[in-house]
Amino acid sequence: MENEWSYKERKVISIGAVSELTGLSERQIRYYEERKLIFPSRSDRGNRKYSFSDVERLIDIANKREEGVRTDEIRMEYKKEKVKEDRETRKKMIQGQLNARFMGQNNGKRFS
Amino acid sequence: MENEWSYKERKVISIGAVSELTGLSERQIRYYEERKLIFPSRSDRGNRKYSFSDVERLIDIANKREEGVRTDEIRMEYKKEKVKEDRETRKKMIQGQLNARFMGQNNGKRFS
DNA sequence: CGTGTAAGGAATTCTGACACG
DNA sequence: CGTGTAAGGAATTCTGACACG
Repeated sequence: MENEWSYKERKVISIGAVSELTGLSERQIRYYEERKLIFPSRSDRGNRKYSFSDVERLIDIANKREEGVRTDEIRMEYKKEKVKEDRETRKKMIQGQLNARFMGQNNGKRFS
Repeated sequence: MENEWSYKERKVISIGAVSELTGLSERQIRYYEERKLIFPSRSDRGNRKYSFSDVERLIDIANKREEGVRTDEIRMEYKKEKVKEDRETRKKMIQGQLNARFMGQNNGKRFS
């Protein structure tokens, strides 16, 4: 499970390959980065590196652009999604801590 | 599930990135291809493209080489593994067909 | 705003070969 | 056998800019 995740998030794809995968021009891909829609990492020499996750986002961006959505609107949408995700992540982390505490009690491992 | 598969098998990583990922020199990576241990695909222009799966195999190769195993021995090992896998795949396919036939009967959808 | 293009340079990749062993 | 290296060329990628709209 951890493993599948790394394949999807690992930034190893060059812009040329991303261009083929998405059908977008390199110019477009770089521009979406300039507009803060996508965040590739850089290799030692400075070449952009993308993940499969980035590729999927670019395809999503392409679809929205076709519908006439502006880049700043797309950015807003992603921002909202991120806020929502973060809220859920926090929720789960708190649940995790509570669970850990109860399990501790069941095991009679409380300190005080 | 299909999806996770494609991330792992999709050949999109350039030799430079593979070199960083595996710690092997490009020379070594190309040589292992020459010895039929690894099978990258090629981009339009002829650049080698590797999958995460290929990267894992290269790491495995590197480990074996460190143990002093020769490339032709490594090739043999992979060949044996492949034969075994193919046998199991065939087995599963036959099972699948049988299951499909029985389900057909249960649905009363036989022709003759 | 979003995208194309020409520009010049730097890094990438490719192949075939020589080297050592 | 396995790997390093120098060689020369072709394709890749990068940035900043001008263009159109």
